[in-house]
Amino acid sequence: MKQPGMLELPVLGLLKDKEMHGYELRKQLGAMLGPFWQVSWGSLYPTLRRLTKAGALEKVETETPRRARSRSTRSLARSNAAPALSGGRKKNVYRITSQGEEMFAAMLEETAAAVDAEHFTLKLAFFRYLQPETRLALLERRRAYLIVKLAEFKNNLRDYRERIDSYTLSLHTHGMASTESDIAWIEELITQERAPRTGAAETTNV
Amino acid sequence: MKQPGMLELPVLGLLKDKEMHGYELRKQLGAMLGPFWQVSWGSLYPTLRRLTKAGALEKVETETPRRARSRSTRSLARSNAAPALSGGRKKNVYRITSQGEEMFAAMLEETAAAVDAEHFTLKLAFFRYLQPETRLALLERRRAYLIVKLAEFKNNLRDYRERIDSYTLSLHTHGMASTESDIAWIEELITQERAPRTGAAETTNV
DNA sequence: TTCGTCATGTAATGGGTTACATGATTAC
DNA sequence: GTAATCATGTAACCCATTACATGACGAA
Repeated sequence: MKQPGMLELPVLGLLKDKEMHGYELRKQLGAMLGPFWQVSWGSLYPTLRRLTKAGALEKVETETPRRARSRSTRSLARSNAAPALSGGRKKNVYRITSQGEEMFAAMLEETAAAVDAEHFTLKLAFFRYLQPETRLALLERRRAYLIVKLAEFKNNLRDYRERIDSYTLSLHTHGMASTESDIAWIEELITQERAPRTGAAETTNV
Repeated sequence: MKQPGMLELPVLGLLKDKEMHGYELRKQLGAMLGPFWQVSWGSLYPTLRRLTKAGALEKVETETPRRARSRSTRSLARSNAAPALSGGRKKNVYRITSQGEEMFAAMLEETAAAVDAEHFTLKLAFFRYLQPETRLALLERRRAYLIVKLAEFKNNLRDYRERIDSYTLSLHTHGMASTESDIAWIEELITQERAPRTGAAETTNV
């Protein structure tokens, strides 16, 4: 996660499912987006604050879940609870608001830009919230983008093949292969999106 | 190019070959790094200025290359040339200094971090300036990193496979396949790096 | 008692992105 | 004559990164 404005979508998307505090959110983010996206605290917490200020999130009043076990003796002096003492630990749990839901939907649908790998990945992770046509539109935009890039790779290679060393050549060749593999993957997703007539029956015809 | 501090290396590396002005540099950058790295003016020019101020680059006195053709009549009033009038067009040509060469070498060799895709790509594009052992070290670091990431992918999938939808699953599966393909590629590079005994003779033995 | 995980933040820094602004030259 | 390319820059915004700082809890 190096690009700006990339956190809002997955934060809202995850909180849509279930209210969470920052720490847990980060874990879920990691699980959902894979090991290449590590979110730093310095970007997560400010994002939560920003979204809260914007009215997309609200803090949940943590209802003192079964008071810390009286095990340790030294916790007695704390009876005059200041705010934020709440449950055993101080946890800031966030819940998405209806305004946040709208924002999420808007960000997710906005087919405009978002053809680059990172935006696309992020949206794909929340495809279940989109309608099939929108999914197809997104997939096809991404495919078109990749096809353009592939062509640019080829032109590049055509124009410069003589002047580049073997390492750079390898870089380009592998880049092209990866792009082709990505395109094939997208096409598979497109096929799957079109194929499974939502009807339950899938017998015969083989 | 979204990460900070990513431009210095390729700028120095390209200027090592041949002095250039900003516009041309960008073209070369595009040709070398492929269609996924577009460099914006707003980052290139400030980088050139920064590197110049740091003593890594110097502006070349463009030696008024054959004075603009006298074709157009209205260019006569310009005889009292202020600085930067120089050649036909105003072009700021940059040349790398010995200090810049050192900086480049240091940045390139620094095997420390730079395991992520972007740093690695950048370094690979200038592998010809490194010694075989350093190249191998870099390649092996990158491979180790990818292997760790692959394992994390697998753990992730093991722990969450039940809870994720088909799109996210596809995302992960494709991510793993890509990572495996990257590893295979790196291993190929490692093999090539070890194999070709620099000796000229390659006869017999088949 | 100490280490690892849980948990939340703040501050500075840095530089990339976007948009804006300008003007010469070349090709159609 | 007008569009595209060449060529260089500036300024504001934005936010991710890094490093710093704190503290409770559970287990070894």
